[in-house]
Amino acid sequence: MKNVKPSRKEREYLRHRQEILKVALKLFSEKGFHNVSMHEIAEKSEFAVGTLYKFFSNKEDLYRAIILEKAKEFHSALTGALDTPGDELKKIRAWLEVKIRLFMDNLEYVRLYFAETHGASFSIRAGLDRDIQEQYKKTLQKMGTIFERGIEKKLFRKCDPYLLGVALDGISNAFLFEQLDHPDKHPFDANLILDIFFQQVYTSLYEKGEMKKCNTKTV
Amino acid sequence: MKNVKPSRKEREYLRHRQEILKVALKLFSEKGFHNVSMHEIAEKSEFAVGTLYKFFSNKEDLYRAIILEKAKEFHSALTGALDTPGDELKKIRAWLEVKIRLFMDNLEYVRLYFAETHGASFSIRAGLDRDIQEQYKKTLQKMGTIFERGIEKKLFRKCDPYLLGVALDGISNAFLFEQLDHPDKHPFDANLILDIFFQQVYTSLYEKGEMKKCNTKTV
DNA sequence: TCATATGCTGAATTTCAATTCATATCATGA
DNA sequence: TCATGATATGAATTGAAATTCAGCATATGA
Repeated sequence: MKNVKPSRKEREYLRHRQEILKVALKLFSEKGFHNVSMHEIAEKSEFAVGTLYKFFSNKEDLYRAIILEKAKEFHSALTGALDTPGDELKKIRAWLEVKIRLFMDNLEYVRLYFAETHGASFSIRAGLDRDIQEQYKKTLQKMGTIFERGIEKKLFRKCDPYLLGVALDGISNAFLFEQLDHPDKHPFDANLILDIFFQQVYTSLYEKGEMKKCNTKTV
Repeated sequence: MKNVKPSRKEREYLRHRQEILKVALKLFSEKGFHNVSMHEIAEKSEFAVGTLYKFFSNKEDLYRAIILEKAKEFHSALTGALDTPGDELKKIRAWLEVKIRLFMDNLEYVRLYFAETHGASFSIRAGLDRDIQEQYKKTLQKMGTIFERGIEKKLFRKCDPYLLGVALDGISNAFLFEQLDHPDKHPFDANLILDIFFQQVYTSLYEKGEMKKCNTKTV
């Protein structure tokens, strides 16, 4: 499993491959899978159409490579962050900081990713989404266990820990999309999100008994 | 602007149109725009291909009709809910209840909607998203004004009101997607979401001064 | 009943993009 | 320098799907 032969040929091959992936990612994220032709990718990446087929057996394979390679990268960075030493809040904060950086550094990819996971995308047919959804779910579950421990330690109040993960993930997505649509307005960081998520928004009604207690089912 | 002539012909025409839209929505949401052919829509809706072109000038026009008509319906229902009489919490609760019902009753549409707004979809070219994003933004802004008033009245604690809307919207989307992917696990309702959003998740660190104060910029 | 208008049909046409493959180009080492 | 294998090229092929339109069916009303 070592990188035994990074021969010049090999490195060149990989550089070319990366170049194609980069150009294709940009185009796909701008126009969607079906509105980008192999000719366009060829032109923009300065290779001939035939050459693309030396690297990827067909258009879908190319697309699949883009999605899967980055999805793995995202997944391992995010679960890795959850292993940050320290208390549960530290771990959650680390996760969020990594997520924000990943998103900001990969805006093009994020568009594609959400098209795949939330949208009605072509790959429903290709069954690509299975793996991605699986990875995503694993991260959420790991977050769930962290919230769970935090609750045991009375660091967080009692609440279904998996759903807390879902909620925090949802808030951060919303902020990141907001950023994506209006890059200048509403700059934000991990603190702002954690702040809204962890502190009470509401001031007085709870004491008056107008709100129900949080659901405490666990995963 | 009245519905002056709902003649039999007219009604028949509209029924046919609706039938086509319904079938097309189902297909598009299952397979995505480019993986559904006009022939398939014709077959499933029991019309001839040529007939589809009597109702819609081309495939994109048909798609556009689906998205825009329902988007308007959603938008007016959601902003309408914000006019519910009562205090700010009531209004927000009404909005959330309407949103949940709309989502649950229109799962197929929701997939398409998110493909359009968050994903890399074909319509980026068609410029369809402008209108939709505009409507979406207006609803968020209206929520913002409600949070603002709630903050003035000391009902909610101080925090950028627009971002509170973004956050609540994000949480509810996350829960709804969770539901969409795992219909049986984690059933939820407006109470659960409001509960997580409005009450403090975190128990003790804030008092120890480990969290920053919430950003108070306003829109 | 028939003439006319209105709407429906689907085979034929047209368009467009994925994929192939015979040929050209390049790199290596004898 | 030249032979040979490896790699890149892009014109030509192929297939799939959007769109058209000449003719058919049905409803209306004289």
